[in-house]
Amino acid sequence: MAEDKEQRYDPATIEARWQQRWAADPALYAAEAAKTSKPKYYVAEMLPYPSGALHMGHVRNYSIGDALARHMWMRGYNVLHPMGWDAFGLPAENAALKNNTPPREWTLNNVAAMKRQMQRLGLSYDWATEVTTCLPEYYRWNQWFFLRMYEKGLVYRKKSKVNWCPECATVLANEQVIDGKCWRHEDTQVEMRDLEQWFFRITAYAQELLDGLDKLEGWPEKVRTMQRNWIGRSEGTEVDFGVEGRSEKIRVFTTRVDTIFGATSVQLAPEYPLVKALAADDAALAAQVAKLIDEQKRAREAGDVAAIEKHGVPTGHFALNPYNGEQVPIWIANYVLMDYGTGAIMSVPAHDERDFEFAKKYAIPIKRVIAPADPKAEEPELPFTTEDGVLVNSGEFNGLSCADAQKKMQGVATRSVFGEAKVIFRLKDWGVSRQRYWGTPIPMIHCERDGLVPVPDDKLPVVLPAQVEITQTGGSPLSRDPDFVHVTCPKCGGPARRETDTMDTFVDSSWYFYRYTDAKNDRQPFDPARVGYWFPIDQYIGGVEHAILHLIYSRFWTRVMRDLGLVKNDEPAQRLFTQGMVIKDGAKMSKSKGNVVSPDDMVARYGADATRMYALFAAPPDRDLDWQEDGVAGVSRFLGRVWRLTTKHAPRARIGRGQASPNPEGTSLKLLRKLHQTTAKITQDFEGRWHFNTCVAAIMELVNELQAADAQLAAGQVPAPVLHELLRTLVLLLAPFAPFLAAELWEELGEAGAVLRAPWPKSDPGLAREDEIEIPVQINGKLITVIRVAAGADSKTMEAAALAQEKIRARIAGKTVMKVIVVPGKLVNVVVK
RNA sequence: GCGGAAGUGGUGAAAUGGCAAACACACUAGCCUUAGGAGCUAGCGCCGCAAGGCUUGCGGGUUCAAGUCCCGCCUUCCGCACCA
Repeated sequence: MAEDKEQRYDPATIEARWQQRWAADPALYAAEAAKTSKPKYYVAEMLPYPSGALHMGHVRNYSIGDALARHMWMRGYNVLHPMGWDAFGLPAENAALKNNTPPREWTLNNVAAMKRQMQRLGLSYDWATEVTTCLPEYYRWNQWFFLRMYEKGLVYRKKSKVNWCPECATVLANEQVIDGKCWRHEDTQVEMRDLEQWFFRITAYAQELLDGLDKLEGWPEKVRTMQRNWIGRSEGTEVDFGVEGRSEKIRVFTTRVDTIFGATSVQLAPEYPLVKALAADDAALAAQVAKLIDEQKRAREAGDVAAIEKHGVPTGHFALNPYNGEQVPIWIANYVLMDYGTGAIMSVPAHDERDFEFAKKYAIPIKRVIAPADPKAEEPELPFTTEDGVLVNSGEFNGLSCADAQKKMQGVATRSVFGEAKVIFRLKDWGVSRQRYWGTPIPMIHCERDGLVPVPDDKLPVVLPAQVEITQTGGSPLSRDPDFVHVTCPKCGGPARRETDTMDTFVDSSWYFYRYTDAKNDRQPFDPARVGYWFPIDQYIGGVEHAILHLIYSRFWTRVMRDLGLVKNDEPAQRLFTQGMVIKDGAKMSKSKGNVVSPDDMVARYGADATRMYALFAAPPDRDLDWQEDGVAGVSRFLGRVWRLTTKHAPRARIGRGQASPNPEGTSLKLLRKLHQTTAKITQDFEGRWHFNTCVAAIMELVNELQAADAQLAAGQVPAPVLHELLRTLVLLLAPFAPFLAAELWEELGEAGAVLRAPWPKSDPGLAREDEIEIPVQINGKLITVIRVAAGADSKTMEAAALAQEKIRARIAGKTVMKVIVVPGKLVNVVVK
């Protein structure tokens, strides 16, 4: 029985052994801080939230990153491949409520469990650089950055309407509101509340964040586009309309100032300040406005703002167009947003679809002011929205093209001081206050005498107290801890109160990858020299769900640190890769659907190598992957074949170790050729295409050929040095994908030291080249037959060989050969008529 | 509505404009047996007994040659969306 067991590939035993050996050798995966002639390579996967267990999405993400890290090590790079924990956040508080476990304990237990899973998977992280964001050694630097940003005016406090999730009992950033719902609670309507909040002035970098996208060629176009849309730059003009009989002005924003002679009304958002004033002595209007606001609120909560019908109410007042003095009615409309532009628009029904719809409904005049550029063209139906036209009915501007008119009219507005050219952004400042316990305390103090006073640097960190009662009732839990709240003012020494809100957890993940380079530094967030060496990240890998939140915040944070003189790079990561989702039976894995596959289960049944390799084999990394357990079993069987083949022939291969190979021929040549072709293919893929699924397939093909030659190998027909090269290289090629098995077989082949330190094999083009190739022969582009010719055969030889074919001769008999297309090395196509 | 990606066997998929379906999974038949979640051999796009014909969402086009390039549709997924 025991004897039989040894004949079989047994991942459980192999992987347990190597896991132990690797754990005892922490230097194996440690990068050198610098002072090495090796080029640096920084690869990072997005850090996980320590929920308690890895899911398949993690496994896939880390399998991709680990294959790359291992490959780069073998290519001779100094590789930084770190891992950490995005450890603050709401689930810890929920768990505390549910199980009465302190958030810290719950979180750190989860970290330990997930770390074990990662080690079981054989992921090559340098644990000496591990970062856990909920520990004061880390979050004190969040506070430090907050204070630096406060000094630079990049942090401010304002009362504002905020998105409030009743379920989280806290404020959400705009980015965390999806269709009016909370990003964590798909079924919970987000409410609007008025609160004093801390903001990061990300809008100060709006233009730069936008411009930077053009240079991020190593990022997926999809992510860049999403960020462009999110930043939402819009060029236009602001123009003041006068209000008849009143001193106020209505400033509108428009991208089409060239159509302003067609403005037949001005539309205000229901919350627009002037509306309140107008409604003050008009009870009927006040009631209608209240109704509009209520409706808008409900539509927003239903998440279907765009679908509600446009309507509004006339105020009975009139606005004055500054260009022509024309009087137009002032309306209040439900489709005008207070938080975009100025909260007021000019309505040009002839040249805007929404305004058209509105004007039709309320019989507001429609005045055409743009005509087609081509005077012979037919008058298009309204609304006519293109900018490719000329102005009509527009006084002195008649005849100008839209573009020229915009420029000229902006000039007029500026000179007459009733307007100006203006660029606006959809991007809003980042609200970071959270009324939560499990987050970074905001290092500010409210003093009755001195107002807002920052916590001095030498009083950092403001430590999160351990014993705080967590309830679901809302408000900041920290405010219920008197020891935390009551402090003396650093300025006047008088009694004061601490800020009790904590920071959004996206603060933690905005700069964590910098901390990896110097994770134990207790004097600064990191040593700029170390960051200077490692940054930017060469390859960042994670899910596309972070395309805007995390990836825009961390781009912002990088620029802030740059302006603080801490880093030299503008962008955090040179290249970004977003892997596809792991799905099962066509749907995203979720507990409610009951289609969750546990990584632990897979590892227990098939081993870590098979699980990881399947995650790479089943689909190209950027596409969604449908998890099929049979597929994992298949990969496991394949690894078994590799194990048997290698262990069987290892004794003879070891004899050939270090000996020069004779000139190969026959089976040797055939196998070596395949070996060098495979090496070339995989090397190439790592350099750019990243189709690891075909890399695994290529290794399978190689093993299939070796196995087909098993009898010849057993009979000693392949010289020992060749056999050695074949098996040794096979193991090297396998190492990034199946590290446990590779380590095992490496030793089996008598090699000392880690596979990871062995140089990546080089493909010899001379050996990889075939000497005879198959050439398809077509007639009029249709495949008829295949010929074999020498690899270097010239066109003439190929043409002659093709035309000599019986099948070809039979088919062209009686027809005229127009021409013969010959692509050397590729095909012959006979064109006949 | 705007933007992005994708549509190929029973399934996951492969294919610098040059033999469509590599590599696997599943399935079928057979062998072996220490009866294993094992191994080996063969078959496996569709129609057809065969010869042969057909086949990459649909319709056009470019080309000696198109899954691949161009134009127009359809479908699915993802992101954004009364953004003035």
